[in-house]
Amino acid sequence: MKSFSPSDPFPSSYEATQTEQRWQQVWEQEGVYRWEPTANREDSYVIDTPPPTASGSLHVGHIFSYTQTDILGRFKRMSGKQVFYPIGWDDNGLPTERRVQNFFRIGCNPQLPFDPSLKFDPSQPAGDGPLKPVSRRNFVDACSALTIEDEKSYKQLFKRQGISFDWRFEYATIDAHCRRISQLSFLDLIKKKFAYQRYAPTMWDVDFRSAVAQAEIEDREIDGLFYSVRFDVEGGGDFTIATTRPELLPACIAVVAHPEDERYRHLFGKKAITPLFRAPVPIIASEVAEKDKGTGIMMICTFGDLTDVQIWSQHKLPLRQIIGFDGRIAEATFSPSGDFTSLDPTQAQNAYAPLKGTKVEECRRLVVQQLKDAGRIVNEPEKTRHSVKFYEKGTKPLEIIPSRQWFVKLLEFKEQLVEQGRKIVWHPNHMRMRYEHWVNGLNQDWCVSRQRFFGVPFPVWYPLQANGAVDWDNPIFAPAESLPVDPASDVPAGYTEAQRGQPGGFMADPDVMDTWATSSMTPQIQSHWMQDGERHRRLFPMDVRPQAHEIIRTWAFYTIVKAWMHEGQVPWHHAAISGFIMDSDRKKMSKSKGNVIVPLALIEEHSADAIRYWAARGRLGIDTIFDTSIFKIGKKLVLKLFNATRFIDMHCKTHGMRTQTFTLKDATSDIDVAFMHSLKADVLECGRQFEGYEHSLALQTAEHAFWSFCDNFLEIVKSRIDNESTSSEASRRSGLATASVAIRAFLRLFAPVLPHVTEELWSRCFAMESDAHWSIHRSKWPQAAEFNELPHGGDDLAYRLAVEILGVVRKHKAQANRGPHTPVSQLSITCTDSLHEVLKRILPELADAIVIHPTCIKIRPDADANAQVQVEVELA
RNA sequence: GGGCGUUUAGCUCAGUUGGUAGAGCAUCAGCCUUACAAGCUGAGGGUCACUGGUUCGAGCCCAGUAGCGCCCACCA
Repeated sequence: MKSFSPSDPFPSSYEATQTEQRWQQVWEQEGVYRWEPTANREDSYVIDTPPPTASGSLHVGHIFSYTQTDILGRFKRMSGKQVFYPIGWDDNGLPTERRVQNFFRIGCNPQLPFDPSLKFDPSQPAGDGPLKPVSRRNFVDACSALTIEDEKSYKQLFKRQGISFDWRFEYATIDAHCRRISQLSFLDLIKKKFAYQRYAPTMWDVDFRSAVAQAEIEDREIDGLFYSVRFDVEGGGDFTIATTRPELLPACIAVVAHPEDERYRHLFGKKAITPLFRAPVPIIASEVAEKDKGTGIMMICTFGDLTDVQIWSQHKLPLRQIIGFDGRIAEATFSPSGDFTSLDPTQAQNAYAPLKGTKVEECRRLVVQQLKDAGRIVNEPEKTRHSVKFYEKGTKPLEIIPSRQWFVKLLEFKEQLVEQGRKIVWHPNHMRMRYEHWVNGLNQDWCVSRQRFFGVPFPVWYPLQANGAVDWDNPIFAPAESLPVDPASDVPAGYTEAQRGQPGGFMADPDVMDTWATSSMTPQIQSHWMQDGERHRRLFPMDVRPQAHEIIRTWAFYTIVKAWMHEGQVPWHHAAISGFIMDSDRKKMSKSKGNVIVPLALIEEHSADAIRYWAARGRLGIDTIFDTSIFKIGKKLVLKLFNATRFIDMHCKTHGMRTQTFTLKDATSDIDVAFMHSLKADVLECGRQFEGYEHSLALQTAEHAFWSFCDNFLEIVKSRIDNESTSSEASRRSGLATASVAIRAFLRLFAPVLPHVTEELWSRCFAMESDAHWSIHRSKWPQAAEFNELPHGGDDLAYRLAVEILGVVRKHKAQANRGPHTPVSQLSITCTDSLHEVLKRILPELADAIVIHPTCIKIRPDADANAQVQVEVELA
């Protein structure tokens, strides 16, 4: 049922849970939130919704920020825009892989062929046992099976919160369409020479056994020990270096000191001899060394940090890679002249033998012991806390390991990317700083390949030469029309499946794309870029990207990169950056901190509208404290709206009218017209604030105006519309009309924030079943034009005076400790001459609210009055 | 170490271009008042973080300090 008829009784109380769920169903059945595909770009408002990661559950922070975007979308819809508001699920990536691995006890082996008979049931966890190896395609199937379950619960929660998505556009980042767009993007980057492949030292997580990008790296403070290790100098002499990573000693390729460091100047150009391994390494002067750090001279190894990479590449030093992809110490052979040079290969080999196969920590312990035994540790190790790079989802420090990876060029385009950021309006504005600082601080191109399985594969194969070697330099790219492809099961043109892995045949690119390579295409995924030019033109660039500030460096950044590289455009005109939710101790709420709150239970307890109210009070970019007392205020507001509307509706019906039949023309009395002028000002202010992405201020404006309407205007007008004996027909009609027109405006002002209660009340008072726009959410946002029937040149003066006088009387009664019903025996007003006429007209309207007989009101104009109005009250 | 933000009543927050400090919640007092007691009316409560400067005048502008939060930073 879309609306109620006047004969339907207005219930005496508001049942939030039931009402909310009923309207949620109606909205879906009636397609209230559908975008009209023929709408022109300028008539649409297009939202680039964040696809939440399908890995567990949503928390109250999601509800907070998604509700804020929903409020914005609802406002735009009521402002006459066709709102394009999609939702998708981000199911690519490591968190899903890990969960699937544990849940089904399977491990991916990309070498295996696809087994179509394997099925995965998300209600059947596999228990314990070793991981069963499966093909990539089977593994991806398992991931999909599990993420679908999360997506169902997310969907239920968003619907229950009243988020106005157009569910027809639901997608998942692993579905065929998203894979196609991601692969198209990659091919376009290749074509435009933005993407390249390179074998080079890369940040590497040894647990996940994958390369990671700069954007996914975070620094963590860890405890460490500084070891002072004595090196010899060729031809005599020695020096001491300080290191926290003695295990890299066999990988040492040089030592460096600052060119102006007097202590080491005499050593430059000579060779140092590493302890234990007796490798002669150059002593290099370089600005990268700081005199006052450690001993001022440090060792360069392949690879401890990016400085090592820099020196290694500048000075064309040999590669001594001792850490393998699995984080264990690899094979190495020391010889007088090979890559692992040693003056004493036998001693070196003996020192190295026990290290082989150990993990980094164990290796460190062993090397330290050997150094001690050799008398090479100079002092007791010194405790230190230092920051170390970690993959944000990892638990071990990152290593730098040379590997073959796909990259997207960033470093040479910093200027252009900053420029793109400046074409976007950021809310709040200072968030652009985050973006610019990130771009300016980039030190690596974007490594987009991951040695993982659940993700979008690169649409690439490599020819195998006659000797079986891979011809990396001549990749075979899949044609655009064939996408999406899985090179591990699909075959490139001109080859047969039998040639896979055979000399003279081909092999698939083994990697998948960084999850951001797909997420960065959310606008193009929805606009059907390169698939449907018409639709793309209607949606791209989008209007707004809502997102959190912590992922400006990833999601926002990469999306801007892609839009620029593909089309030279910004992806959206606005970026609306939400704040965090903090718990009462001002700690950010996050899963890892264990202080999250389950949203569905909150909705059941407080109602969706009450929680939406809380979200609406938070400003963009400002962190918000989780505070249930705010829910209660929201609940109160909902109830007040219900009661006020019921009151007005009741009186209209008593007089045989419907709220919807009134127009402003019916408001004739002075005080009503004056109130309408004040309402008009508030309505316009509220709209301006929404337009300016200030939903919390807009709510505040509406809320303040509404409570004042209830406490003052309705109190003043009450007896007039109530009491047939003391009011004229015209006066009663004016009062009813004003109240009806006002509540009709208020319901719409609150509709974006409180969609359920406003729809319920709208349907009872104002909706027309026959109207295609029967829903309040398709009604027109109150505009200045609605008030055109107000007398021109009028203002809200009479209303302000009435409220002021009423306030004085109320205060007088309260201070006399008398009840509000206490009659007033005399009211004496002294006012300036100019106010005399207007007061004479409005004061009789106030008589009932003041509880006074109209004849006991005395008004005295005083040309010399120093205040506009002076009020004296005498109680009976 | 660098950057961004923030600090206003017990709590959560407004405070436009500089002009006598605001709201809600909480507290206290008074009201069963025909829409609402999940309500209404009123009261008390602030050295606007601190220091200095500009100005006739600063919560607001400038400089500095401190607390809190977030982002970033080549790990010797």
